[in-house]
Amino acid sequence: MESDVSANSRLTIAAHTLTWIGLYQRRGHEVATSEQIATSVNTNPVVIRRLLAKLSKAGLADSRRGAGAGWMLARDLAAITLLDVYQAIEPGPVFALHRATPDPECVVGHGIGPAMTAVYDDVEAALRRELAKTTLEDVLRDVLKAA
Amino acid sequence: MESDVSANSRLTIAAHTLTWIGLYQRRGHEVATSEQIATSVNTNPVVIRRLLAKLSKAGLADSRRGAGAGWMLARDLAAITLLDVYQAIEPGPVFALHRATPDPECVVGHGIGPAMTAVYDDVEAALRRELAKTTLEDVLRDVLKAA
DNA sequence: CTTGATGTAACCAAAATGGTTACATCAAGA
DNA sequence: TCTTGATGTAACCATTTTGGTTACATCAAG
Repeated sequence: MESDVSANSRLTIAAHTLTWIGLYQRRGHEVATSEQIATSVNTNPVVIRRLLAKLSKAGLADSRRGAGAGWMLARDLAAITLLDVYQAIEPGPVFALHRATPDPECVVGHGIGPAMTAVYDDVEAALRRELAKTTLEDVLRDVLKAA
Repeated sequence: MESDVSANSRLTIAAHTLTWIGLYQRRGHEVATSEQIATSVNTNPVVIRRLLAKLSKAGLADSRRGAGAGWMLARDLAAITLLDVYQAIEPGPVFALHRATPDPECVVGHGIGPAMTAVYDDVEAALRRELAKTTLEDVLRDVLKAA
């Protein structure tokens, strides 16, 4: 509820979450709780746990239950790229084709789908290539630099 | 209502629309109506007119009113890239920052915004670079090839 | 057992996306 | 001048996505 923008903030929150855990662990703590993270992110703990559930399935984070429970990184910050995070949490592509099938009798209606799919594949590839360039270690460095 | 995907179809519909007009004009017609285009796209004419209104403001299409009204391209298909179309119709960036301001007392909460903004700027740039590679002439060629 | 956290379902509010109806406006041509 | 067929746009609605919230079963250390 900030600007006139659409877009989702999941990648931002997920990067924030993992970076927070990484820094917390470097400061000597074993695990971080969803409550602590939620405070930093300024949202509800359940939102964090939902995200971490996906990050966990993707092999980026691990949880510990029982007493002294919480979350830890499954890999070092330097070994996690934003592409890893993106793939763990984003369900679909950026652009979609028609929601209703276009007229197959029309030349354009018939051929536009495959044509745009080819373009979108290239766009997604470029997007992934770009996200792969940045690790969470890079993000943390930027974060600390800004402090 | 097709798959489990999010994403919007505006770029697809806009490209479809302009390509359709271009082909129609090459076949000797002066203008195309939103009704004809809507039939090919399989949607409501108003959806097409709304899109064309934006494309018109961006200098990609022009309309004629009164009797014999309709739409025409403002530039040749070869002079319109998908980036032009994208910029004409997409309001915001692909990724968003936090919807609520993160904790400014926290190092991560404080520095994550600028850090992610830098990344997102690069991602958007890559996306634009990729979209700029394809003209509507290219799209039409692919469309006709598939026929 | 007690305790404090995870894991997840369920529900809700707000926003985005498209579809639909309605109608004022325009300009060519009869 | 009037008829006509299309644009331009507001208004409303249904569906989906996105996040926030409550609730509660489950787990494991001490």
